[in-house]
Amino acid sequence: MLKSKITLKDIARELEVSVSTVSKALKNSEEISRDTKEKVQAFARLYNYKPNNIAISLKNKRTKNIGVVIPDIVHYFFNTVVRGIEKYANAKGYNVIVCLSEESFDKEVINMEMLANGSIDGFIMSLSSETQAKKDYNHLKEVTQQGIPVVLFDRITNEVDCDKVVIDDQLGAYTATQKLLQQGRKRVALITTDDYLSVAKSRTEGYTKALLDAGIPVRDELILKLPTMEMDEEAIRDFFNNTDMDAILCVNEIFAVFSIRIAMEKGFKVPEDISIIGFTDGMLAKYANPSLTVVAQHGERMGEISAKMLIDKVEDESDEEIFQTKILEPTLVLRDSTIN
Amino acid sequence: MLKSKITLKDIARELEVSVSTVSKALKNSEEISRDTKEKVQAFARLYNYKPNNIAISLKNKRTKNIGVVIPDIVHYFFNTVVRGIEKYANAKGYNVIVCLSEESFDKEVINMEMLANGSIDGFIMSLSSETQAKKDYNHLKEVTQQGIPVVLFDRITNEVDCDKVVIDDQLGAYTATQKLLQQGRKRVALITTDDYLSVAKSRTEGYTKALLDAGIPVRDELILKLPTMEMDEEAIRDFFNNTDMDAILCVNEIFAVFSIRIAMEKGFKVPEDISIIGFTDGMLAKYANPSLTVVAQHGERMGEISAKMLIDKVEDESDEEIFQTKILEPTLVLRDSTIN
DNA sequence: TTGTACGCGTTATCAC
DNA sequence: GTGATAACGCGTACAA
Repeated sequence: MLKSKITLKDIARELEVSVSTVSKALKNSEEISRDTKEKVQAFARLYNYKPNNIAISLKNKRTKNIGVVIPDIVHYFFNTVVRGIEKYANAKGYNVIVCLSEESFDKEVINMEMLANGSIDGFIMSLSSETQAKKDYNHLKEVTQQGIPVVLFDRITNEVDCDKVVIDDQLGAYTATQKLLQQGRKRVALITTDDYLSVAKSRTEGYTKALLDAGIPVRDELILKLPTMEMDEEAIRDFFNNTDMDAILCVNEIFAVFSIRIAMEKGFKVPEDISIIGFTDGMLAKYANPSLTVVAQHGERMGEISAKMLIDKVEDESDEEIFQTKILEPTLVLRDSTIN
Repeated sequence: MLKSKITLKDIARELEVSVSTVSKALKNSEEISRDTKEKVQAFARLYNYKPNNIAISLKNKRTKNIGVVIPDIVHYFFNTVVRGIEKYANAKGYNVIVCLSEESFDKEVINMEMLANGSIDGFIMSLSSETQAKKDYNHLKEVTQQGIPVVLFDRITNEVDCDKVVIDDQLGAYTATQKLLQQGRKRVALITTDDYLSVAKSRTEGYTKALLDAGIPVRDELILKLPTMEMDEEAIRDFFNNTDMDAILCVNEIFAVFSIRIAMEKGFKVPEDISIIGFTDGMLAKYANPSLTVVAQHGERMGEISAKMLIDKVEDESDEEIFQTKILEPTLVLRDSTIN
């Protein structure tokens, strides 16, 4: 019963012609007689012949696969980026191989090595936190030196020559902080992560700049730097207990929504007594009670743009080494956790 | 500078030996002299030789790739399943190619066809709603007849012979409904989707059974059936306006969290006046205010089990056609949207 | 101990 | 108009 895939050779044998005739007939080559073409095509259709992708990949040195290596897929932001990549890539006939580094340098390296040996035509990546902390980008450099195109998004580094896509994190944080100040908030806190994460650093800069531009000194006790993007309920609770604040900017939506809860537990009214803004316009932000004002990162568009950049490079024969960095504008989405 | 990938042939030429000698030397074959082996291995290490995956795939007729076709990746449940698959698959040296059907029959078919032509060793799938509505499973049957193993999870069908993994949705709904009744709720509503979705059907059955077992008649006006899993705020609002209820069971966490909001908007206290339970133990459930009591579906374990089943089949030479269906037990996770 | 030949499935080139 | 041959990169049975 197991009618396994039929090959050119099978058709050739059955129809008593040569393999190359079959191949040509199936591509409607001019040099094959109408008669033979029809016979071959009918037979192929009947047995549902489809060329073997692997064989074609070997021949063309093109897999039509894109490797995506990201820290995780639970955070809504990465999720939407993957969706954007999928969308564009599939439309262009590419498959997407997703690998998770889980914020681990080693896993990132292993995944890349697995894929780099012919499995994919190019990489779309966002660096693991460990990689950004170590500042070791040799695995990326090797890959680019082999001529495999790479597109970095969101968590990037300037040490690797490749295309990049980011949002203007600094501007996003600046705008959000400004918004909080405009509401008359005096003690705007920041919940972020250590500076080694490129995005956290930029956001902290934006926050700082907004304060200074408004003539407000930056006070360390209003800034909580967590070691990772992982949720740490204890740390945030402690921060609340020891800090006097009337607004918070959070580096992601999870911290922000959790902050709303703690604030409410402590008897604050949101947004009357305290305003809260997060990064990432995800499910949490939309469906939290109250809903969360956020800096939208446009992950899906970021994914599409990354995919477009990569595929353009892959399909571009001329190997000109021109790399561009695309910077998207973040958008402030106003909801009920701020006074609007 | 572009030192593109080195091949066996390159090494052979450089060292003036034959390709097969190089091949054997690299696998430490006994039949090669210590001398040659060392020379070859040193050279290979120096130039960072790695065998080409595509060539090996073509030869072995094994790609070490798993195709995952799911309706979407935004819903937390599918997200966790993908994570579980990744985890197990990567540990076994497999890559995961993710394709999204976006609930479309056509996309599901196209994606499968793309992958079935040699790109993957097997499929892990959850059916699109359109597929379940049409009840057309020919694309699945074709693939299995070609000898490509398939594992279906969550949204399955009995019309295809393959391994399956599900949770006991009926039991989950039953337990949840029972919980609501035990709290003294008299008018337990259900927000679900049309019956063509296998999981929705089972959950509705569990809900119905729990009511009947408690001697409570099932009343149609307490049941809202939405056409899809897509959020429809309008419909849920209308339902609230026209229905007198003191508890709701929702088929996913989004409907549930949104119901909490509407309830609060309408002046209900949650859980004092109305209790709400959802399916899927995701971010929303955890961080909603109040947090949401849910039926946990254990997506990550489901993913791991699916991957294990598939890889076992892929690597099992004997083609015995024994298919099993694994049924996981759902767990009721109590939080603040019910009185506990 | 090393090398030759062949096959995986496809296509491009060249010969008939 | 059709077919043989080589090539993509690798591994292996067999020959030397």
